[in-house]
Amino acid sequence: MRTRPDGQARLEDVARVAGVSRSTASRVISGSGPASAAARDRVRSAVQSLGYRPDQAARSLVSRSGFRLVLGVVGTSPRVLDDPYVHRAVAAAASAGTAYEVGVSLEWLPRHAPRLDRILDDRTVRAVVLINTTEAALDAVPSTFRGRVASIGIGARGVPSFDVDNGGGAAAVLEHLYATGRRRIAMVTGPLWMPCARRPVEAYRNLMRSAGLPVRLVPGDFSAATGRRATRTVLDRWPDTDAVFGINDATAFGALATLRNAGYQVPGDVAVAGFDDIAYAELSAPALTTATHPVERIVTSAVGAVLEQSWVPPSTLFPSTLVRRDSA
Amino acid sequence: MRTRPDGQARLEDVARVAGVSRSTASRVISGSGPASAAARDRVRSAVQSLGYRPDQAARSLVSRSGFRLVLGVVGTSPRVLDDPYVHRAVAAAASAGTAYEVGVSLEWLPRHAPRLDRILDDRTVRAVVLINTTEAALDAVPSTFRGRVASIGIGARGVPSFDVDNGGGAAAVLEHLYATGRRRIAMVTGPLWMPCARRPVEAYRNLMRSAGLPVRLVPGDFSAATGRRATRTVLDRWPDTDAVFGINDATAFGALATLRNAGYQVPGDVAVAGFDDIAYAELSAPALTTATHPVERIVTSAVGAVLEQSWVPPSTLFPSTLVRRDSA
DNA sequence: GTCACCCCTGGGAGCGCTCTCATAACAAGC
DNA sequence: GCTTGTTATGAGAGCGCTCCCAGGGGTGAC
Repeated sequence: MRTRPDGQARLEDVARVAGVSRSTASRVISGSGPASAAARDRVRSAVQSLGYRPDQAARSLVSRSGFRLVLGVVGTSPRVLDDPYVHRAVAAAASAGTAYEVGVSLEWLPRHAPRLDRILDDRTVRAVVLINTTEAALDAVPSTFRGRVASIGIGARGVPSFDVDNGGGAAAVLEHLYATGRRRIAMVTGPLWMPCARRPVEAYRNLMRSAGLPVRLVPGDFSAATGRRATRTVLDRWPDTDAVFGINDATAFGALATLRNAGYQVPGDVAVAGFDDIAYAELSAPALTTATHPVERIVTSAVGAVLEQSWVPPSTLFPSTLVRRDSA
Repeated sequence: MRTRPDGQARLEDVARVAGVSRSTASRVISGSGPASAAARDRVRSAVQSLGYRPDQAARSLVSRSGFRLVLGVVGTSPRVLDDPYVHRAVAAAASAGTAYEVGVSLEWLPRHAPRLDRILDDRTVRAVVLINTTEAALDAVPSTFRGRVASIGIGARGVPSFDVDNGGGAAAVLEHLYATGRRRIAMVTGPLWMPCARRPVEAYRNLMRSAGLPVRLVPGDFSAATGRRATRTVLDRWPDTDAVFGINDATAFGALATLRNAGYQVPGDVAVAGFDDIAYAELSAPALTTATHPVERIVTSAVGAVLEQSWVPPSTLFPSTLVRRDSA
């Protein structure tokens, strides 16, 4: 009888102590087949007394099922991982993952070559949740792996999507701006290639058109720095602007900083609103008017969908509501 | 000759195409033994043409070496993962990890039972980097695994530590407050059980003592919410306070909000300073005076140390410098 | 008693890889 | 020539687990 070289108990040790075969022990531990009550009890107490924990590598080698969840963040550079929205999502996914006993790994997927197959044909990964999903990333999902992928953002053919209703949220913010008398509303958007930037911009265009107001769009990249620069551009190009809507809160903070430096009163001269309702939104001066973004609920749903393998609707939108504070 | 059931090329396929044995192919691919130039070339081109990628599960099953890095965040609840400092660390670790071709997983380690053995005896994990390290967490590192663990925060017996010199940074901030005439300086600290809260508090005590100033300490938990509440306490207890030093920037933002709501001028009536120099620090009103915290460099060093297995000093402190803005 | 049915159990193959070891091939030293 | 050494190679074992399959033993119907 061989002893384990590293002191780790193996399945064989459990089986020996419990007085059953490896097969029976395996069945009890993974719950994958019949076992008598007596066998179950003895295996369970053997596991306890030996401190046995199955070797995940061996397990997924043979069962072809993974034990970790990869969070694939699509972006132009690994710097996307610095985004506060991604941060919230990562934290939420890590919490949700532990509930399912899977480890959560983080991976950057280059925007121009989102090599998803590379991740999915690794047997150690059970599922992938995409963030900042693009059409290219969805195309990169091999059809055989559709059931193991969920998307936070857009979805398509077999990849269920979970997202905030940012069109509705943007509309709520813009309607609030309109209702409080703003008529020359500028918007600082995100990069045009990102699908999550589209709905808010559409909402903006629609509302401006139907209200007969001028369209004042300046691109940014979700960062406070471009929020600052873009707001500078807005002021130079359309000095009579009376409201700036940032695609997210960071952008709005940048707008706040530029306006303050330029001597404008907020909200007296120019109103500012953001989107996401991050923790700092209520701490800025003035406190930021924004719309909610239930990132945690969205991520938890996506993780649950992809790990439980139950049917989920192809597309789920979570409502976003206006949070009225002082900046607008 | 058997064909691969899932279309994936295996080592055997590479060997067959290259006209060598599995052993030789393995040696070339993992670079773990001698091989003739001819054999090397043929194996490499076979890998190319088949799109072969080694199965990590099988690899670590036999070689007993892992392929992922776990970031262990010590805290009372999974909510620690929400901390912006942790976020920066996670992003940095994910970037550093990809450079070494290891996946980075995130795990919460309960403060009262940091079961590190559970993570370390999983052969799929190559190394662990601890964050918010406590003495209990260091004690939980089995001595056989010392070389596979690095700590961001405190270190001990064989676990190298990497941290910001937050004592020095705090001193720099406090000296600046003193130099600009502040004499009744309150400090909002972090939870006392967290080692990373200790050095700044010590620095505060030392400076107050040597300058003959009163000690005004109120505990917080690194969040803006407690920063607000603690500052309220400071104002109630010591109404003549003329400076508030927050243990981190979030705390300082909370202080800023409370002071603003209470009608104080910053920095006119009360100066405010933080620590970390996060992205929002320069966006607040007034822009926050703080000290730098090179999280990315620290994390990259820790990851490098633990993956390269080269000798590293038992303890490395990264300097923190004052960033003078408008709040103090 | 015989048959057909369960439910349970253990033997054994094999997942894809690395690694040890024996052998082969060839050069250099005496 | 033989020994010694060095380098390249392949055969084969086996990492720890799951899963297929054959067999054992009980139960109930006839």
